[in-house]
Amino acid sequence: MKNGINQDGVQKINRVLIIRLLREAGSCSRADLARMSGLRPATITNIVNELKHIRLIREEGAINAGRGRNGVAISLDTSYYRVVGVRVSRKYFLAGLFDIAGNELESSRHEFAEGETPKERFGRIQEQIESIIEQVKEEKVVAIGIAIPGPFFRNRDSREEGFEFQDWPEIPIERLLKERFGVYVFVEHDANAGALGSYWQMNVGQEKMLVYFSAGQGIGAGFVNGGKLILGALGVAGEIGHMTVETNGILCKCGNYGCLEMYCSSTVLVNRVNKKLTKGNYSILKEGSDLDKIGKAARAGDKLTVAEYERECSYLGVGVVNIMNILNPDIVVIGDELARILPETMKECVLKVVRDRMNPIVREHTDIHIVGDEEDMSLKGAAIVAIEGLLDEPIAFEWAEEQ
Amino acid sequence: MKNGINQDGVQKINRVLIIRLLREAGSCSRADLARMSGLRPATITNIVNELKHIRLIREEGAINAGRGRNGVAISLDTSYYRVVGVRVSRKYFLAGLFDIAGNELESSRHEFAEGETPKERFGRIQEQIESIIEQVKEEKVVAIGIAIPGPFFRNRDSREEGFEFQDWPEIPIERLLKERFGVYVFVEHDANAGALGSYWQMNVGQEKMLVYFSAGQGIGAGFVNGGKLILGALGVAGEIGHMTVETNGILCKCGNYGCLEMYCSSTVLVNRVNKKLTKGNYSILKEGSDLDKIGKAARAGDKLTVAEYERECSYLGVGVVNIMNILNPDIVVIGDELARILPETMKECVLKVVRDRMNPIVREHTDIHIVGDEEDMSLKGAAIVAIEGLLDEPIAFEWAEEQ
DNA sequence: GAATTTAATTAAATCAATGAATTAAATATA
DNA sequence: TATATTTAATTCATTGATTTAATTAAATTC
Repeated sequence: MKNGINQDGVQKINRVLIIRLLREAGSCSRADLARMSGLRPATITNIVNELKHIRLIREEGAINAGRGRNGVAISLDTSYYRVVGVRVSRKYFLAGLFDIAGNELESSRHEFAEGETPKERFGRIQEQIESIIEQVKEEKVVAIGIAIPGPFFRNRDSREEGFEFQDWPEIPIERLLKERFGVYVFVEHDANAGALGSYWQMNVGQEKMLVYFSAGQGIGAGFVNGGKLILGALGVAGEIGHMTVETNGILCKCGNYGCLEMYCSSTVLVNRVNKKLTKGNYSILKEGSDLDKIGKAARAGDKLTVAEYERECSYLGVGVVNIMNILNPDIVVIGDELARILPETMKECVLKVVRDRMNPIVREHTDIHIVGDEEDMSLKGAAIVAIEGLLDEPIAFEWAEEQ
Repeated sequence: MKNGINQDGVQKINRVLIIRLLREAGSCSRADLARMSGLRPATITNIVNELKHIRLIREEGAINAGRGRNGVAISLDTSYYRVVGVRVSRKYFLAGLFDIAGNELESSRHEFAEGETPKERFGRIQEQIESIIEQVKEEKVVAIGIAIPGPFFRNRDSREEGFEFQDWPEIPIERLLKERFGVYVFVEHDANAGALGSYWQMNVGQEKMLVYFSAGQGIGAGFVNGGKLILGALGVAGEIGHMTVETNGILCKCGNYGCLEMYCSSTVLVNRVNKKLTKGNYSILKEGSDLDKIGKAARAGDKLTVAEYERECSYLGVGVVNIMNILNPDIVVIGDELARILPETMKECVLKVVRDRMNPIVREHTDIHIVGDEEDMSLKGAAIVAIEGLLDEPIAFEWAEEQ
């Protein structure tokens, strides 16, 4: 267990608390921090001085609260520390540079070729990380966060090894990157990363429960409760793609019947649309269309495509209703490539199912958001995983000593 | 937020940690506590002396660890503090007296009459609590825990009011009991109570995730993660009875289609068996049989009844598979009246579905238990809710001062 | 029976947060 | 404009829970 707390522990907990409060509040005075944390102003003075000294936070401007002396605005110092975020998908990867507040400073997308081996793919990811780190001059890269597709199994005792990335089980990503770049490395399931990413993005407080749906080639979910991810026994919590929505439904490759993923995913959309095309239905699309073309057709109002898309979104709605019944989240966020096709349509379809099928009291206390823009929550989340990882590690406040 | 920690906070956290460690370990030496907590032996000496003084823990016997001086065995002192646990069901209530380790010292069952109003029912519950408290002499009753059927909505800011118990929404249980008996009162959803009850029963560590299925007149679940219940936005997490298992299935009174509860619950079992009987199928049962008779018939091997029971257990298995996919628990516990009918049969049916439908890696890392004996997890859980509630409250260590 | 090992306690030392007093800077008021 | 009031932030001595180091106690080993 080793959960006992002594003075060092107190110091660390309070400093991390101040950082989290600043992340949430954006910018506030020392007096605000004292009120929010319950700590005394004298303590806040000390903590702020230290965190300022190691360049984690900075003063900028003043806060006028009406009467009395103005407070000095404190916020996270986004000018010094950097983390690299990488999102690995089955067909491409994204890599970007982020500041300590989780803001994306730059990012790029790189397609995988059909024939590339896992080792070659991992090699290209490393080169891209290298090139990002080389560009950074005055600033300091302190960690790398990687979001990979699930399911992957985490060895929770030793985070060094023991996870299994479906397509390249033999590569110990964490260890190799740590050795090569000499910084902390954190690996996370892509939906979990997306959950943490939206949790930061939406400025959500610790008391809120957030569920993120990653609607892409498969359907995954991540759960943030009490500011932490719910990981489960092997770290594979959130495999909602294999939730049964039709007990006697289609056989899934997982062995189960009627899995959500059989009715809703970008893969299913591509397959079903193409199948309809071969049957000679009218559409602006030709047979053999990929997701990109199907997305364009949907946005152009192609009836066949939109109908299929709506069907999938309704099934996704069933998944959302199930999760709302099971976990009663405050916030539901749906993102990834399926959401980006027609976010407004997805919202309508999901909300209709929720209205039809969900207890009204619970329904009205749940915010449902679709992330339709180009922002990739799992990429942002990869960076957040790294930042949160640093805050959780006992080493968090030795950053300064490394200089 | 007010999450900042000072010396008082440290003291409280460490003392609660020691109590929890003793709950888990059962009995161990001061040196063991030091190792488990990460605190120094000198600190443990201080903490143990204090907790002993307020009669929360006691010394009994010695621990021989091989070489060297023997340690003194420390364990929770079960001889002084008492909590009352009450489980309210729709047709009856259970009330019992428990020690601080969650052991049941006595309990009794009381049926509700058909025509009784909520007020009358609540009156009888209060009388029973009164009679339990009156019997207690030297010992000290410090809290009452109540498990009530869900869904009930918790006002998480003020725990005084604002919850809604389906059958008697107008009764502020917590406030009334607190006023009448002058002790702390904690109200919880019955499946959540069952979850905490099994979590203590199974001596599970904080790092394990446990899911409890309450398979009774409805299907509910409770989730324990990191030693705490997952409550959700309104405290109604765990309403898995309304999880869709057939997207185009039977219409449920909740407005949703194909809810698990439409295929599996003691109510459904009674209805379906009786319906088959009216159609003249062979059975040792007569039309209009209640759950008690159906249970006996099932245990006597009545084919029709067993077949229906197995069908329901298989649907329950689908629910279990969904929860395993969604939350990846370490431990699944299934209890309540449906489980008590034929626990072995239920286990076989559920395990078969899990084998057929679940990813083998996840499956093999999940323990599935059926609570078939007479013990009621929600009753035990009601007591645990009270004990955990005391540990969470800032007042935990003022118990001694009340003397 | 002495050496070794482990358990538990004692008393001085540590140091993070606190309390009280002080300084600083804004608005309100006369 | 001068003064009072209010709020923000800092300084420094104090507090007190945990720790460190030394000591006592009681078991096993050889």
